Amino acid sequence: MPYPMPYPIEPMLAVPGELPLDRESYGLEVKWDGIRALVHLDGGLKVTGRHGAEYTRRYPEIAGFGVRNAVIDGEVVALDAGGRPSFERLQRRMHLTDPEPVMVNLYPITYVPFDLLYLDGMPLLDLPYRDRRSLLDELDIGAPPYFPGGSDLLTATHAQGLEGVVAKRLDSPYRPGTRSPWWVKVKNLTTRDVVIGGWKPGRGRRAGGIGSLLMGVFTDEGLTYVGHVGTGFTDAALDELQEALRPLEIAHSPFRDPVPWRNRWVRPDLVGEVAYTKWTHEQRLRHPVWRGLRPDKIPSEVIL
DNA sequence: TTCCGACAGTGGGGTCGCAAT
DNA sequence: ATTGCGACCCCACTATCGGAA
Repeated sequence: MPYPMPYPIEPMLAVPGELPLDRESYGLEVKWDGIRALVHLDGGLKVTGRHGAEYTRRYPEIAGFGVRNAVIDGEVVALDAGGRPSFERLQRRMHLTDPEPVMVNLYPITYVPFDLLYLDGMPLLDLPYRDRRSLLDELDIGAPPYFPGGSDLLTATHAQGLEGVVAKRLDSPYRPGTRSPWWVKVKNLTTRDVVIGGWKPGRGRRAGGIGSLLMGVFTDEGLTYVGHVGTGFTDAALDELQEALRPLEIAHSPFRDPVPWRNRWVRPDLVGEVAYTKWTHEQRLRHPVWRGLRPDKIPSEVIL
């Protein structure tokens, strides 16, 4: 007697963190830079996202895998010319509920399965991750390998320009909709110094103060805009920054290139450190996080 | 008592569509 | 025709609160 399969199921999420020390207890997977998606196969086929949104028509490349009855967890990715997942490329598809065939041809997506929640009507949620993975691998639907017992996968992903890894406890169940420390995402982060060239006013609880800081680096042409950073501050840090920037206010932009949004400008005298994941196509820092002022650094030495 | 998980609220980039200019 | 802005996707992070430990 098959169990009813709930629909939609919200995916289990990972907490950000470091590589676990007891590596034997974890399996490591590549962290795919795309859109989370669960595939429900129960006679028909439905694809759902993080919060239960329906993506079935949006990604017609996702077919039934020849599996009749299952719920599969995985990621929708768009590969670039080098075979790496490109979120920027995927963004050309993710607004289109009913993409024209020409768009599907131009920006094809790939589905990367990495977990199995139901099979033939049986819930696998309480099975250990390693057992769910075994069953998933037996389906032979193109799930990439995982690496139990630890490996140098993180180093390898860094070398290949991939986002990072997810470490999953081998004995852990699947808990839909929860962010569990059983899954730890470890990202390849880079830090660098940036010059503060201004700030964007905040809204809501940040109204009347700083919302984000304008980052620049010096090139041959002058101070070049590389993005805004608006997270990583404590309330106290924002207050201190406001005090530090007040005497530096100037009327015109110190950047050589146009900067989006309505900003306030400051003399580019302060250097700060930010962490980020990668450079975007537009030469901006992706996922920038403020780490703090670097009073020991000289602005003119902050270069590309 | 302390700690942890969930939630709300701030912010980012890029793409796209629509309204305002 | 151009510009600005919000929605949609991903995301990082802080502050807060209530219940678990």
